[in-house]
Amino acid sequence: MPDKRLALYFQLFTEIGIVSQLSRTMLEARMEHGMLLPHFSVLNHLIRVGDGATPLKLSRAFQVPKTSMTHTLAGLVKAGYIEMRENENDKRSKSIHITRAGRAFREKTIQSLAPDVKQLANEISIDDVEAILPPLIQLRKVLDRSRD
Amino acid sequence: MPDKRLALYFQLFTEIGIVSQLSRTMLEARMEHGMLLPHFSVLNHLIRVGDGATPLKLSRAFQVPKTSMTHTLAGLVKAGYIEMRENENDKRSKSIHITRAGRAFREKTIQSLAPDVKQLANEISIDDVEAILPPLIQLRKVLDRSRD
DNA sequence: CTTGATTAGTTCGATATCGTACTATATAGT
DNA sequence: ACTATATAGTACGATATCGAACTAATCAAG
Repeated sequence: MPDKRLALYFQLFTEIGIVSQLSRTMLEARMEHGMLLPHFSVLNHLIRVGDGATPLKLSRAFQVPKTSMTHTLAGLVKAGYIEMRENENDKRSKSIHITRAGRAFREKTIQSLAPDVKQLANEISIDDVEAILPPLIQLRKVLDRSRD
Repeated sequence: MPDKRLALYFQLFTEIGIVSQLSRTMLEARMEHGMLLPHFSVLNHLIRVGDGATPLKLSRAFQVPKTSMTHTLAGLVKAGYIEMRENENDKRSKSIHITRAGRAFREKTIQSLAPDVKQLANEISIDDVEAILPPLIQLRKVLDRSRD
């Protein structure tokens, strides 16, 4: 592969890294002290994909070590936004459930971000978003698959 | 803004976050112990944009607090990949210069990633990359500008 | 010039992240 | 059933990250 092409792939990852960092900072600025991106991501996942996931499944979904997920979940339990239940069929396993307060917190956070996104939408159209998403999702899937 | 549109923007940032994480892990797996993404990013920046940047400029370029950059630079100095020089005109300021060893390390890292990228290129074409990059760069610029 | 504000960088303390090692439970092979 | 292996989760220690406070140097207003 010519160096020039290689450099383009590198640039792609560089830009993605910076956007990731900037959007993370923007989100965290809108949340109460102590809540970080991983906390929000988990709550969001529980709503979108469904309640009752195990800690291990969550750690895989976000591509973080399970020890990190343990830590994140502990913070969410402490904040009262999730509860952990024992699995009767498999005593090793636990299931995570979002609480009423957790739903409210997620909703409030999303609403508080709406003005930022609205502002953003002036410059990055929904068409752009729809154009970027499919290849981005494929990229994520490819990277995910080759992680082994 | 309808919830559905809002959700698309959220999904965009979610996917970007996951790709960022996966690509970071992939890079760090290829580097010697102790070297992380920020170290590589700084070396890469020094080569692409030019030698002699100040720590503050670097921290802005990567959107990290300057205290984090202090830490990253200390690691690079310790590894012998950069050197810090005093600025005679402004004694508060320092300039960062990549060393021969730093160049070699960056080159070696890039080459070690070439097979991964080549594999990736089977599924994400260079055309896809070229299509995604412009809106992504614009997104980065917009977020960067609104960060204040 | 002098003083107050600003800027570049570091130090320090708190928390996040993550690898290693551990416990407890479940599964597979015999 | 018994033992080896695998799996889910946690505890712990090491390092990364980052905010607040600090030092030193520069700049700006008079």
